[in-house]
Amino acid sequence: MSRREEAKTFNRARICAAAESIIRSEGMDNLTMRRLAVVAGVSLRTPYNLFGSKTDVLIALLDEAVFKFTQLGSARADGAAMARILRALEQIETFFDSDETYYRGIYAAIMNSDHPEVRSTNVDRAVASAYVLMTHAISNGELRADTDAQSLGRHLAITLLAVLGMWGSGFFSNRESMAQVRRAWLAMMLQHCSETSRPMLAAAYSNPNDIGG
Amino acid sequence: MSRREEAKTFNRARICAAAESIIRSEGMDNLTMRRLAVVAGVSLRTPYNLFGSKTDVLIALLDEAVFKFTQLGSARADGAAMARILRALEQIETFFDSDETYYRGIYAAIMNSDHPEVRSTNVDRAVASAYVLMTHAISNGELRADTDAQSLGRHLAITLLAVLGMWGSGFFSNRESMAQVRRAWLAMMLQHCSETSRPMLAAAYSNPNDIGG
DNA sequence: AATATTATTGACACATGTTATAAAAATACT
DNA sequence: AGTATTTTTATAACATGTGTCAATAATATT
Repeated sequence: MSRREEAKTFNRARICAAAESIIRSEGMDNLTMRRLAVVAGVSLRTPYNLFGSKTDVLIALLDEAVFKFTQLGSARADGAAMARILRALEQIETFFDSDETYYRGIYAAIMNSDHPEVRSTNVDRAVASAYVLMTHAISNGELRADTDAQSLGRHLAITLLAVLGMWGSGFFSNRESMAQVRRAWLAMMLQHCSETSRPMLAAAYSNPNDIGG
Repeated sequence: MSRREEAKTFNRARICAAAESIIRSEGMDNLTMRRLAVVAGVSLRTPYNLFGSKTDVLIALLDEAVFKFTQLGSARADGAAMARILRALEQIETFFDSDETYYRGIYAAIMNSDHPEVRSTNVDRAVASAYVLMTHAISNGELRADTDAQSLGRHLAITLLAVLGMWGSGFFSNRESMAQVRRAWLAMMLQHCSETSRPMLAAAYSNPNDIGG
């Protein structure tokens, strides 16, 4: 990496750190571009050069968060697909709980921005992982062989993201959001599961506190 | 109503009409408060006096739309509850199709505004109607007697609104949104349905083009 | 080392939602 | 009719995201 690129990377990091610090100590409302420039020790124009827009700065923060989350998740990518997808939900909830205002803040800010292209990447990411899980579940015999992994995966991913949208707007708690998704997911998976996995899923559906595997 | 109140009502209507006209002929981006004031033939301050904020003006437009929609819906409030709730989805789709850019525009604008209190009323409204339908379905024998109408109704309503949130952001078409909701609703209702209604619901689930009643 | 390229800065400007303030107009009250 | 109250208006202002543009500093190229 050339020294120029190094400097840019360094400045990007400084700006992200400043943004995070402002959000944490002064709240989302006080994250203005002018304040960001001051705290990052940089000119007003620089965040625009390095990121593009305020929303893009927030996206960088979200990406950091997603990265942090996926690192946690991959540590336990074992077990059956149905159990894993439910466990993922719990992990999301725990993750949000660990820093609720911060994550909700950046998520809401991004979703409320009028940069629609953001959401697409978000969705693509989720759809892709759901698809992997579904094919795995099918070859595993957890879902019936005639299941359309593409369509089901997409449906489940969208369910999650749609609820997350409301979560971001502060409409309900981490727990409520995940309960909503869990219930929807279970009902959906019960429509496509094999007889092997049905008992576990049915039990999980009846008991909202059971992880189901 | 006093003449003062009459005048206010009249001005409110004029402002709404102007807003609608601007959105239709110049697009959402050109709906600025200054332009709105000019087109409505009113001072810049007046919309603030009469509505409170730009978002509140848009909410008034949404309310008009909801009113228009409910008038259509109530004309066919007959038949079984399960069929009715599915038919409601179709009606929403048709309604959106009839004026897609307009409805999507105001919905997105409201959702993307940072006035979170808006969403609550929206949700309460939807939860209430879903609850009514669910109790009806239970007493009708379409859903099992042990079904928690409150919880199920709320779940279904949130499912709809969560997807509508993504619809507003332009993420998918009217048809795709409603298909997503329909599928989620059917899977959920299949978890609670009686044996009487199961065949209809199962058939509807398998065939995305079937209204199911 | 001299020159060319690129990144950052600074100062300013613009559009927008929103608020402040005082004057003017409309309405209500007596 | 005359006075008090409420609403609307006009005008200016403010904060914010974002863009422009020239100057300057940092880096790359020769």
